Amino acid sequence: MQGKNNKLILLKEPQLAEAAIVIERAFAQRHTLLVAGRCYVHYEGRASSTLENGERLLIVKSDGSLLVHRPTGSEPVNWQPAGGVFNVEVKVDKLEIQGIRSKPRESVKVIFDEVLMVSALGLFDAGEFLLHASEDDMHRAILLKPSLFEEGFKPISWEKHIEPGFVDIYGEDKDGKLVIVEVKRRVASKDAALQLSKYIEPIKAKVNRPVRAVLAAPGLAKDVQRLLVTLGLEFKVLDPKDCALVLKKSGVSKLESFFNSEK
Amino acid sequence: MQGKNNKLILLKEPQLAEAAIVIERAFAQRHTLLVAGRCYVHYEGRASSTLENGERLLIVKSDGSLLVHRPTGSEPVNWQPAGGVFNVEVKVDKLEIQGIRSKPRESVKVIFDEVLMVSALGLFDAGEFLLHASEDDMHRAILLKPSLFEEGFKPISWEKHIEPGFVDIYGEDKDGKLVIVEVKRRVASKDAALQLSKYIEPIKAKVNRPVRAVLAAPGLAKDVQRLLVTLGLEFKVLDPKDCALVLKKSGVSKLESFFNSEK
DNA sequence: ATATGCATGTCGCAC
DNA sequence: GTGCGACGTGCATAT
Repeated sequence: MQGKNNKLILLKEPQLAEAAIVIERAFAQRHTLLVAGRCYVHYEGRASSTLENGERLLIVKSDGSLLVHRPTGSEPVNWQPAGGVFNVEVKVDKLEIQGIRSKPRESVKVIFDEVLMVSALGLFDAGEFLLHASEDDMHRAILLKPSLFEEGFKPISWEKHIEPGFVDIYGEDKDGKLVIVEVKRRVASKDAALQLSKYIEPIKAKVNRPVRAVLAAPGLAKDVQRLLVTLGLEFKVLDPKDCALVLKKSGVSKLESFFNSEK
Repeated sequence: MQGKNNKLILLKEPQLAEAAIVIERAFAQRHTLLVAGRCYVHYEGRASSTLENGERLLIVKSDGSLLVHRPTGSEPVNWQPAGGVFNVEVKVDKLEIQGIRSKPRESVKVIFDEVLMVSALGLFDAGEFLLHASEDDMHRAILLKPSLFEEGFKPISWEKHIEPGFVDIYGEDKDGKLVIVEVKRRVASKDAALQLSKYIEPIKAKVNRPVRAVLAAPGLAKDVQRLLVTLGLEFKVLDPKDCALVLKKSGVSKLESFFNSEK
């Protein structure tokens, strides 16, 4: 109706018929639809399921995806990926919303007997989403491009079990010295330094040759620099963003195959 | 304040400060919170991410789970599993909602500069959710993977017509004994046992060799166990969920059976 | 409490 | 389209 109302419709405890009109229009305009109320749900498709009566939130998005959320749990209890087509129908004392999807053919029916709230939202979202490297990613990046860590570095193994735990990365430097690397995604704390230092003696005892222990992180927390000197550790700057870049360029993300081919 | 208002609060295009009050109260009362508006999002934890400004829907549930949904995609762009604690703060022209979780330590910050809608819902949901395969699916699953029913079982035919009706599954066990199987999708009732027993004599008369009659169902109703003994029947646990899984793994479309059985 | 495997997984990307 | 692997996987189950 009105140009601005278009963007945001809100009904509080509407009659079912009232709700149906707004819902219908939300589907037609491909708006994001929210319906909260008491309902039961039937799903038939890849499996089949029933959900007894209870109060939930139904979300239907503009791309035809559908979610039914219970008041607990981060996962929807019923859902449908994008591409569904929707239908709303008012029966006696019931408001039935059905989403149907092909390939695979499946259907979710949400049947309300009481609607607490209906909202139709014309959301606009062009913002870019950026996921930065995780610590795991940083491991991968070093294995993929060891120079990221140090020129001439040769990784030997990854998450190697050495008492008292696991070493992030284990390798050899250009002079043939053994190197153990502790990777941190954030500014490294004292804990990181202490953790790394615990591996030095056990490894030295085993290999009987020079061992370098290096903390690789985007930076050091307060006073850690001093602790490193005390403990005989080194520090290398390693930026998660650089790691992300390396991974992105290489397109490689499976580490397993890398190491399978190594051994 | 008022007993009934408690269950459902709705704000349309509120001021940030107004919104904050309702949000704060929703957290305190462990209500389901919906906030729609223009925001950007920062995540720090197992990885880290940023999401530029855009219009989204924020959901915070009573168990401390958090979801940020864009207008497309069935998956949330940012989220937090149950167990988070939340904080809301109004800064200059910004409404900042932060969810923090330990183990692993992570944080999601959602910063709104415009709020379209806020809703706090006291949802009550005790309905049971049941995931299941149809009885037809269970037949298919056994035919596909007979060991689901019994090790060494060899199905011969399906829905075989034998007076006085149809046997669900008809086959041979590892000792060469004839087996007739009655499949039930739910806990088997006395009726199921009686129905199955009716086939034993006609079949024995025909084949002149040992015949086993087995009820396959997720469980037995009260007193059916005793009836089985009386009638000379066996029982095998058959979980619809397992059946659904077998079908899914095999790549066999369950929809076929569903839609065929519809007509 | 951690380890293992499944999921109506969903999603992106190579073929 | 189809197949394959990753995921901030989440989640249940067994140990």
